[in-house]
Amino acid sequence: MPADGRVARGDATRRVVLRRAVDVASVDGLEGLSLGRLATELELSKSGVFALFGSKEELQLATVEAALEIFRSYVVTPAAAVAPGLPRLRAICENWLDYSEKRVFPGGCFFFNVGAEVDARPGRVHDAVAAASGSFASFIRETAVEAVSLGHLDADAEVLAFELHALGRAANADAVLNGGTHPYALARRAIGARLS
Amino acid sequence: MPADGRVARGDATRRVVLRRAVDVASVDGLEGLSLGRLATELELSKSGVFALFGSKEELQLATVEAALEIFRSYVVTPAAAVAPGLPRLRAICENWLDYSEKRVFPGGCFFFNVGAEVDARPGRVHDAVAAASGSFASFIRETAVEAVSLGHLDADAEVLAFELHALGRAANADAVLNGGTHPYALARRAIGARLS
DNA sequence: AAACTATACGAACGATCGTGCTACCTTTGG
DNA sequence: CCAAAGGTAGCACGATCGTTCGTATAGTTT
Repeated sequence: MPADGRVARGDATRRVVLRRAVDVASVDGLEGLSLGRLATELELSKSGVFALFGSKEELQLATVEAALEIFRSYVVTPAAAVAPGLPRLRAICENWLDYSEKRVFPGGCFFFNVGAEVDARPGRVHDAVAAASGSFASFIRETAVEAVSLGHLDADAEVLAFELHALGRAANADAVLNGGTHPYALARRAIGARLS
Repeated sequence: MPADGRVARGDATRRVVLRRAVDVASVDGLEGLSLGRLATELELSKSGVFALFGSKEELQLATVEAALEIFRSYVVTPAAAVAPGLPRLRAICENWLDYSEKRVFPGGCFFFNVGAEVDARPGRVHDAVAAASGSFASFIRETAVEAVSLGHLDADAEVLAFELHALGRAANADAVLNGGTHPYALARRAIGARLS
């Protein structure tokens, strides 16, 4: 039933397209993603790429999904393997800063860029991005709640989670916009002060 | 020498176009700004709008400039009139949160959205946005330094300024993406804790 | 009054956009 | 073994993009 056949080939192409799509979208946004551009860069036909997803919106949704998978594998999954409470909270922050600084996506955090792009526009893409972003925010918040209830920290967990998320995103924004790594140092100092 | 003439008329049209342009760009980005769309919505001819600015890039630069003027008049100028140090720092934060929450631009903070759009793309527009963003960051930082040197606060001024800026932007991002005003409440709590 | 400049328009350009249709090939399921 | 299905390409469509050109109009300068 596996066998390198049609379905395998199709999925492989889809994966290739999506890997390029997330990179393009992290720099030029989901609107900057164009079928023609993807097809040219990957040496495929535009209609072939189109047929693979059915519409531009479906391609955008699949791109968000693919980015989410990459994001999870770099940030969430490794952190979830760390001891709950404060250690996990530290891991989340450190993994996230690394994920941004190492430019897993060439334009910095995918969800930061795409989130700012679609935030004020309704639609399925907006909802998908909001859901992804919200689920990560929840992960931070729940970990913060755990850290407080385990006695690792004394703080308002919800505010703390908001602060940590804010510091990471600001570091990403400043570093991508202006270059350099100083914003990450600032964020690490601020996060360290909050988590001690 | 003034007299409502050709130049006055041209400037008036430019102002009308730019007022619309900043609103459009705050939602759809500087790339989503199109000559044709502006012309249609304002009942002007596309070539007329084009001639007013000379190129799309010039229109984008003028739009950034116009947004900066509005931003300054809402956030920076009123805060600069407040006593230096901690009072001014509080005024900056409160003015900024108000500016975002009141939707002076329909898509939330203009520079947040546009900054995320152009952050990873080189060019004159990127530089203009980075300069505007950097000048506001400097304003916060210098005010924080003053607050510390006046003995109003005991903190690392640079880190503090980074934190305050981060909290505001995160509130804007979350509120625009998900709706509601809870993010602003969280930011106010966090900022209050930092400035006491 | 003449020469010049800027606003504004309409029409057209080449390019690119997303999408549809047709056809060909290979794989898959009955 | 044959028919159905899915991947892929080619071609064309209407729309929109930024830009150019020519021109009419009206304010400015000399």
